[in-house]
Amino acid sequence: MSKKNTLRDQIEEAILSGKFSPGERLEEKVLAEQYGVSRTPVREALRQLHETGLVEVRERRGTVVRENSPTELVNMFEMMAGLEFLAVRLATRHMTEDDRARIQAAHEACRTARDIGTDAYYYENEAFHQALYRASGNPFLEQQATALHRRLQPYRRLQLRSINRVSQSFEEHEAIVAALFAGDAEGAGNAVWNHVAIQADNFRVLFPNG
Amino acid sequence: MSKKNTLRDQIEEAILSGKFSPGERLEEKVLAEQYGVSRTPVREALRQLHETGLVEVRERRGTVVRENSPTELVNMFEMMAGLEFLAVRLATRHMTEDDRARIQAAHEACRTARDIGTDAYYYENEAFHQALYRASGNPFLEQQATALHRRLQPYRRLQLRSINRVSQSFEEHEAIVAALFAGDAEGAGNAVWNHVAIQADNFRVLFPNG
DNA sequence: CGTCAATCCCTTGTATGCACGAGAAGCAGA
DNA sequence: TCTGCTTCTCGTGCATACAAGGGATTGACG
Repeated sequence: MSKKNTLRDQIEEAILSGKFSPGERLEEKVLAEQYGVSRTPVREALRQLHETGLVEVRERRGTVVRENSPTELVNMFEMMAGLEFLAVRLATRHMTEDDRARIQAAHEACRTARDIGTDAYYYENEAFHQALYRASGNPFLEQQATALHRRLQPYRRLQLRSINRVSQSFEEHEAIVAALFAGDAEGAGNAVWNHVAIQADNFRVLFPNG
Repeated sequence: MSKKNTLRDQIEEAILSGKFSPGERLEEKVLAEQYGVSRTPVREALRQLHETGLVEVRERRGTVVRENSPTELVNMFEMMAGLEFLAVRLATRHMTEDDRARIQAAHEACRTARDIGTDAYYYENEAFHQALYRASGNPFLEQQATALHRRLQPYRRLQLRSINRVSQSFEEHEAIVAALFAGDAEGAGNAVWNHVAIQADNFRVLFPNG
């Protein structure tokens, strides 16, 4: 693989795992020495991280790890809810047999993971949502929704550690699946909206000053 | 302004205006000579255009102007409809007096432009939709919706030349505004959904083999 | 004559050096 | 001491040079 891609993954991992804290300056020279490459691939990696929203690049003023204010996070979760709402509405119409099977399988995997632990559950949870996006039959939507979901992933985990809502989440999944498989577009849409939007509300609770 | 940004704008303009056709290869060296700069800012500009979806960058295999198949376009319009649906639903709840005034003004500008010509109308149309996004009270959604709207702009104009739907479009705007100002989230959402989704359908008509 | 493989060329990826601008630090005047 | 200006430093933007991989071309073999 090219250096810029491995670099991107490494830096991304470092940010998500907290090695670089929000607001911290990322100097090209330092990173280059740290990873044993020149500034060129570092620059490209940072631009790619900018695309995904992890860092902020300011003209001639360097790159910093982006700090998302609680308000921004709420906004992003709100958009996430909108995308999922759209995806399941489309899915009730366009879903194939394969899509149905994938959703069912992912849902069952969540059921199993529920009793193992939160990390296991949230791993399967990602797969479940991915299956929903795919079932929309709209690859563009699928890609955008996946990107946003991934961007929000660390905050979902954060939430999780504060509020144990694994079993509640799973019940919400059940409601979504039931309505979806029954062809109830209205019900499925509302169920998934609530499932995602509640996370935005939780953030308002975690950061009341947001 | 930095060279990479001016370059980005120039290349973008060249693509949107058809100077570079879809599928055409964009060689860094050629562009660099053409615009009198080195390859470095050209590379950066191309990456930025990749973000916005205008070009496709393949590892070690060069950059080409992206060709959106009719199916992809339909998918993008579908997502656009979803975002506008969300924006309007949120707007019925969060809209401020300023938002309301901006929407009203943009709508009136559309009414005037309707009788002038299609180009004038579609210019004001952009402002109208922009006002809707803003009224959602969600800057993140506003930004994403604006980006997608801009990306679809050339195809909207293409459509326009084939099917004269200015007056129809304006009537749809009236339905949206009426429901929105009445606080009817359901009605406003449906109205805006139909307004945008009909464009996807029109594409299916224009390119029946999509 | 068609097919496969080795080679070569050209484009992209990476490294390095120079130029320019932003922000810090130092200085002068009030 | 504080404020405003000047200078200086260091990091980013850009240019150029080198490395490496992909695809075309050409030649050999079936």
